[in-house]
Amino acid sequence: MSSFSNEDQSNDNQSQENNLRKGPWTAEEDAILAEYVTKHGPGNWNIVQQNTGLLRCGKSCRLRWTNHLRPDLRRGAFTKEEQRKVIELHAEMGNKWAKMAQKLPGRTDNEIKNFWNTRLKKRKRIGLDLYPDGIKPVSDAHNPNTTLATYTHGNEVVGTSSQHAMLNNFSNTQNQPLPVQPISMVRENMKPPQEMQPSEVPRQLQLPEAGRSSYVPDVVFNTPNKRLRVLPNSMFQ
DNA sequence: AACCTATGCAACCGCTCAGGC
DNA sequence: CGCCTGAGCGGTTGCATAGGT
Repeated sequence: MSSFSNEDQSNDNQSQENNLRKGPWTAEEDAILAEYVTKHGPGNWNIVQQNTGLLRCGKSCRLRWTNHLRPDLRRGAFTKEEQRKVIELHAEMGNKWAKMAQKLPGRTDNEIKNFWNTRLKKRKRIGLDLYPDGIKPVSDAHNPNTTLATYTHGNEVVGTSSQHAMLNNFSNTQNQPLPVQPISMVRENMKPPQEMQPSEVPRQLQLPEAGRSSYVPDVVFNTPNKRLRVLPNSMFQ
């Protein structure tokens, strides 16, 4: 386990030309950003740096908020239902991750993209098809008898015939639901159920109550690679 | 115990789009 | 209409970790 300090990271990642940091976010940076967005709302990302002193570009702030700090994020492994939905949506619209994310509340485009690419690789490796029975790519649905070189949506190629051929045997038995603890239960128990693997424990164990006026991240921890650790409440008070 | 490889995920990069001027 | 800027999107990379040898 490398034991880099945040200061080391800071030095390493600071760009000589613009003095902006790159690389993993620290808990302190998260706290600053979360506090700022809570007060001012998302948007105007390029002025976040000026107003908070964060050494991060607007783009980086937006991404961090969108993918990790947003209070409505739902963390943990994709449920069977979500997996199914992703596959259906992909068949329908191709690699439109952001659009897919709109239809999967609490999931980010990045998460969906990572999920899909991981799944794609996995299924490719073991020789399974892209879509399960009953789900067809849009163009295939229009041409049920054709063997397509590519699967398209509009003018875009959303998959290749090899992907389709390899991954079309997706079956329910291979798509068992992952033992994901609902967020509400996790919040109550504050520890994962026995059937949950450590890597499946939602990183953000405590989410703000619905309707809570301000976002107060209580505990954020346990990324598999330990990039993000703890966001103490005190930072928000 | 040490090394190697595979995996998953966070973050960056480059491009496109939309809105304002 | 063209330019500029901010925001968003999709592809890709890099790193930490787990598992295998």
